[in-house]
Amino acid sequence: MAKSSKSQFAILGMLAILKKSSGYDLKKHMESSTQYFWKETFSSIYPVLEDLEKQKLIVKVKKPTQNDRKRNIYKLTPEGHNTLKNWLIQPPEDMQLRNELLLKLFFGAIVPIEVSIEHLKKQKKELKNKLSTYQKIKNKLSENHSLESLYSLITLDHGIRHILTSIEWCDNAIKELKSAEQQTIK
Amino acid sequence: MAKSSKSQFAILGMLAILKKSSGYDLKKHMESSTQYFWKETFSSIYPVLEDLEKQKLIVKVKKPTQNDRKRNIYKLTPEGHNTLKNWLIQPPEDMQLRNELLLKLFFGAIVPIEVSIEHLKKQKKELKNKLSTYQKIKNKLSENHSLESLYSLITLDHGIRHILTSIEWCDNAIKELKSAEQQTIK
DNA sequence: AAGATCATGTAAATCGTTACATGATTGT
DNA sequence: ACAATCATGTAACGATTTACATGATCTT
Repeated sequence: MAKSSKSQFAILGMLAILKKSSGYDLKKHMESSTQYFWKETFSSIYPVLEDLEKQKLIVKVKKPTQNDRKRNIYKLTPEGHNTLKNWLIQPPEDMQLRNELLLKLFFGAIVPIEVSIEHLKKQKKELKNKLSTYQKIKNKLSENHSLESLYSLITLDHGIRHILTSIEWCDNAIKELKSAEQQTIK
Repeated sequence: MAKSSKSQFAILGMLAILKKSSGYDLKKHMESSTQYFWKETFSSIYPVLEDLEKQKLIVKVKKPTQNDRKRNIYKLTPEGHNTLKNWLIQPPEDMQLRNELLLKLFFGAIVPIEVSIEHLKKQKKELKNKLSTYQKIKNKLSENHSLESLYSLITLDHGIRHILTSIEWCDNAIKELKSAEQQTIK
């Protein structure tokens, strides 16, 4: 029934950073921070929280104020902290990735060149939008000088650098394809 | 029973490029071409091939020579070609990615800074190995001047650019963390 | 009063990976 | 003969996404 492995640690980690949180807030927080490299859905969060509680890695916090919404707020137990730390020191695994754009480009010779060019243009537009979002987040984060925000900045910087690289790659790929197109017409 | 969606098209596409192939060769081919952004296992390939055959998108090829190994060789049917083309012209979806290294770095403040630095150093080493492999493949591919190899080069170029960017990011992140380490010691 | 969003969950479908299983063929 | 690798598959498991379901609370 319960979910396991990676999702567990993501949720445990977020909970460690937020000190205490509900499943709902956990998700909202991930959306504005780890979304780019890690996301969870409610359908995984709630069962995982239940499971973590059963494992005594987290506990429900008694609400100090009574006029709070009916929601479950959790925090890590000392065992939860240890479990998280043990996971953090293990070398991360490279996770398999699938990139549909690249797959379609790889098969590009089967369809007209314009199809691939269009895919690339669309991708570039989306990347530019993402870039400006990330830049804004970076500006806000840069004001903060805690160690925690340094780690946020490092992961964000990964995103920005890769987006910039992707945009350059798109431009170059479009250029190459257009020149190939010219040659086949002649 | 059968596998579906993305895997189907990946296999259909590879089959289109190879003209005809066995499941085994399909896999070997992907290992030396699409591995970086798309891989399939035998456990998905064989059921998908069976399923594609049932859908009449591919057919078994009668072997011309008798001294061939006992293996099933498939090729696309006209319907298979159409199905593939229809998929290729649809805008690719951005697929969700999970990056465990980034997740662990994001939670970096929970463990000593050296832990994160070690993760980054290990990552950098792996990236350098990958880079030299990709460079070699690129050199070989560059000799060929077909349209098909242009598409291969474009996807490979994506890989190379992103690896270079990742290495730079690793270096920078390590630098930032070391400087933060100095400051916390003082 | 209505609509947005807060808040938590279940069930089913999908999907992919790992382990298991088997046997033929080729090269040394 | 033996090892490598060719070649095809099944079964079980693990994990995630989508759809479904419900109701409270806040805002206008």
